[in-house]
Amino acid sequence: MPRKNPTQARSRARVERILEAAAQVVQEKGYDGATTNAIARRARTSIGSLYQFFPNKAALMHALALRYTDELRGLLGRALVPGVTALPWPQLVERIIDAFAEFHHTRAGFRAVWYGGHVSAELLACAFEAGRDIAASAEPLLVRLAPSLPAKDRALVARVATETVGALLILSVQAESQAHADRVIDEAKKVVVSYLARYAEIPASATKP
Amino acid sequence: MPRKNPTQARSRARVERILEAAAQVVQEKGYDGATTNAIARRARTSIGSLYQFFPNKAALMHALALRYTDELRGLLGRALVPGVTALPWPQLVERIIDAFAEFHHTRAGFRAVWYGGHVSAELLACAFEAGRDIAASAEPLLVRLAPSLPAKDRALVARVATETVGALLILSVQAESQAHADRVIDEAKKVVVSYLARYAEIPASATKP
Amino acid sequence: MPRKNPTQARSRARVERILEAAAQVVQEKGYDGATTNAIARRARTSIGSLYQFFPNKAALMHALALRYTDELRGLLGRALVPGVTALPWPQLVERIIDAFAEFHHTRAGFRAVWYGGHVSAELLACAFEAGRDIAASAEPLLVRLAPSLPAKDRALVARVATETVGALLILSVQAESQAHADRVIDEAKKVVVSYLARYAEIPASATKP
Amino acid sequence: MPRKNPTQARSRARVERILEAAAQVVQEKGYDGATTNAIARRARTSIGSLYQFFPNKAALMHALALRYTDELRGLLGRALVPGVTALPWPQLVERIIDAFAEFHHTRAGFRAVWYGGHVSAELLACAFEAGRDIAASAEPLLVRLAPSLPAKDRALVARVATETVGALLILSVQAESQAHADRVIDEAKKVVVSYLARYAEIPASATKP
DNA sequence: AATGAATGAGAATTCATTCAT
DNA sequence: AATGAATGAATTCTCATTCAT
Repeated sequence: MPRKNPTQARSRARVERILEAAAQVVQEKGYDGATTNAIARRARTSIGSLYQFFPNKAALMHALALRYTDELRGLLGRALVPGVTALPWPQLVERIIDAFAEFHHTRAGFRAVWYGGHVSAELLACAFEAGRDIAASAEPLLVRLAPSLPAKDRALVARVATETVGALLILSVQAESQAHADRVIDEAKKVVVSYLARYAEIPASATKP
Repeated sequence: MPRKNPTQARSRARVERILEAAAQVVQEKGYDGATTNAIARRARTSIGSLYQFFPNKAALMHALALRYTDELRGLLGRALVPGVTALPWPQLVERIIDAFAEFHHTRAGFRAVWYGGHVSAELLACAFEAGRDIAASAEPLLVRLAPSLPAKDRALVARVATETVGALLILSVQAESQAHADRVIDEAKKVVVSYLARYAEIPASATKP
Repeated sequence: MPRKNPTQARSRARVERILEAAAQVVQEKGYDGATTNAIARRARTSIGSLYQFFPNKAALMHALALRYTDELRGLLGRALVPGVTALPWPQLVERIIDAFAEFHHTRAGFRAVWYGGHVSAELLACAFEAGRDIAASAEPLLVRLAPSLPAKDRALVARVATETVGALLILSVQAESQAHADRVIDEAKKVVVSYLARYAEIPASATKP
Repeated sequence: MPRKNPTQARSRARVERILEAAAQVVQEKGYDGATTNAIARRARTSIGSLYQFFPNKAALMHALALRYTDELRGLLGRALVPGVTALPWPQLVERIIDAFAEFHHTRAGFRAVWYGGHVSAELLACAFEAGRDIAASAEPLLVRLAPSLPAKDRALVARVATETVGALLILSVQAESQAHADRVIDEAKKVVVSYLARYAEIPASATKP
C-alpha cells in the first residue's frame, strides 16, 4: 500500500509556490512588471518548470484569480453554519456580508491582484464568472426569502445583491481608517437589506423553524 | 478678424482623433494589443505625431481615462435640467441612473479603458477621486431628501449610492442582451431607491415647489 | 552705393548662432544628445532654417569642427610676429607651443567638442585634415632649421612634432592643477625641442639675421 | 573528474564572439551604424543573448573598450622578456614602441572603438586611467635610466613619453601606406629617445649587467 | 522531471528630415 | 525666407516561450 505519490505532492507544492510568487510579484511590480521569469525566480523554480504547470502566462494569471475566487465561492457556504441559518433573514444577510468583509480585509494578496494596480482582461473575465458562481450560491437564501420569485428573477436579484456587496467592500477596503471602513460596511448592509426587503415574503423577524 | 488659430484647431482635432482611435483599438484588441503604432494608424496620423502629443503610452491611456472621468463629473449636473428636478425624488434618482446608464452604454471607449484590463495604480487613484467628485455632486439631492442628515453622513450615503450605481452599470454593460442589461438597470434603481428611502424625510411623491 | 546686403549679414549671424548653439549642446548633452532640433531651439531658430544652412547633421558637425580647426590653422601664423621669428629656434618653438596651449586652455567649447565626450567619425576626419594643415603651416620653420631636409621628410617631421604637441596639450588640459598643467607643457617643449634638435642644422642660439 | 563547466565555457566564448563582432561592425559601419542587431547577427547569436550579457549598447561598447585597455596595460610587461631588458636603453625603448605599434596595427577593433567616434566621457575616464597605469608600468625603466630622478618627476616623464607614443601610433595607423606608417613609427622612436636622453644618466650603449 | 540559456518577434520610442503654410 | 508640425524609418530593448542538456 504505497503512500501518496510523492511527486504529485511535490508538484502541488510547487504550483502553490508559483501562484504565491505570482501574487507577490503582481502586487509589488504591477501587472506589466510581473514577468514569467520574475515569478519563477521568486518561486525558486526554473522558468521551464513554470511552463510545465501552466501552458502560458494567461493560464497562470487565470489560475491565480481562480485561487481567490474559489475561496470566495466557498465562503458563503461556510458562513452558513447551523446557528446562523436560523437567524432572521436580515441578520443572516449581515453575517454573510461580514464574512465577505473579513475576506477582503484579510487577504492582502487578493486585493493586490484584484484591485492593487493592473487588472487584466483575463482577471476580469474570471471575476465575472466568480460573481456568477457566488450569486448562485446565494440563491438558496432567496428561495427562503421569496419562495414565489421566478427562478430567472431570483438569479438576477442574487447577482445584483452580490455585485453591490462586492463594490462596497472594495470601497470599504480603500477607506482611510478602520472606523470609516466599518461604516461603509454598515451602509452596505443597509443597501442590501433594503433591496431584498422589496422581495421578502417572510417577516424580517422570522427565525427558521 | 482672423478666426481661431487653425494650427491649434488642427492639433486639438488630432489629439481628439488619437484618443478616439485609442479607445477603439483598446476596445477591439485589449490593452496589450493596443500598440501605439496601431493607434496612430487608426487615427490616420504618424507615430511621431502621437508622441508629439503624448510622451508615452501610459500618458495616452491616462488622458483617455481622464477624458471619461471628466465627462462623468459633469454628467449629474447636466442631468438635472429644470423639468427633472421638480420630479418626485425616486423618479429623479431614476433619471440620474438613466443618464449614467446611457453614458456607460454609449462610451465604448470608457468601458475599454476602465474595465478592459491594465488599470494602473495611478488610474485607480484617479477613479477614486472621480468617485468622490461625482458623489459630491449628488449631495445637493440628499439635502433635499434628508435635510437633517449630518453632513458627514450625507457624504457617506452619497458615496455608497454612487458606487453602487457604478458597479451595477458595469454589470449591466456586461450583460449578454439588451433586455438583460435593462433589467439590471431596473434593479439598480430599486437598490438605490430602497436604500435612500431609509433616509428620506419627504414623501416619495412630493414634487418640488 | 547700397550697403552690404543686410540679409547676408543676418544669415551669417544666424549661422554663427547655430554653430554656437551646437557647440554648447554637444558640450552639455554629449554627441548623442545633440539633436538637430535641440540645436535649433538653443539657437532660437527653426529647424527649417537650420536645414537651410546645413544640408544635414553631418555637415553641421563638420562646420562646427572646422570653425575651431580654422582658428587653429591660423594660430601658428599669428604667433609668428616679427619679434618672435628672430628668436633662437628653440625659443621660437616654445613660443608656438605656448600659443597653442593658450588656445586649448581658453576655448572651452573646443575641448568640449573635441575631447569632451563624443568624438564623431566626421570630427576625427576633420581633425586629421586640420593636423595636416597645421603641420604644413609649421614647415617654413623647418626650412630655416634644417634647410637640407628633403621636402617629404620635412612634412613628416612637421606632422610628428605637431601631433606630439597636440597630444601633450590634451594631457595638459586634463591635469588636475594649473601647476601640473604647466609642467606638462614644459615637458612638451622639451620633447619637441629634443626631437627637432636631431634635424637642426643651425645652432640653438642663432637669432635670425 | 569533469572538465570546466561547459556552460561557462560556452558563455565565455559567446561573449568573446559578441565582442569580436562588435569590433568588426563598429570598424565597418562606424559607431552609429553598429546596431545591436547587426552585432548579434554577426556574432551568430540572438539579440536576446546579446542583452543577456550586456545590459545595453553602451555597456557593450564599454566592455569592448576595456578589453583593449586591459590588454594594453599588460603589454609593456610582456615586452620585457629577458633578452630585451639587457639591451642598451635606446634599443629597449624601441622594442617597446614596436610592441605597442604591433598592437595598434593588429587590433582593428581597438582603433574602431577608441578612434571610431563616440568616445563617451566614461570611456575617456577609462582611457585616462589606462594611460596612468601604462605609464606606471614604464617607470621601472626610468629608474634604470635616471636613478636620481625624483619619483614625482619620473611619473611625469613616463606619462609624457607614453602619451607621445600613443599619439604617434594613432598617426601611424592613419597613414595611407605601410611604408609611411613605418616611417612614422621610426620618428616616434626618435622623439622618445631624444626626450629620454635628456634625463639619461647611463650611456646609450650600456647593456644591463 | 528539471533546468535555464537561447530565441526572436514585436513593442515603444527617437530624431533627422521634409514641406505646406 | 522662415516656420515648425508632421513624418516614418530605424533602433534599442523586453519577455513569453522553447528545447537541448
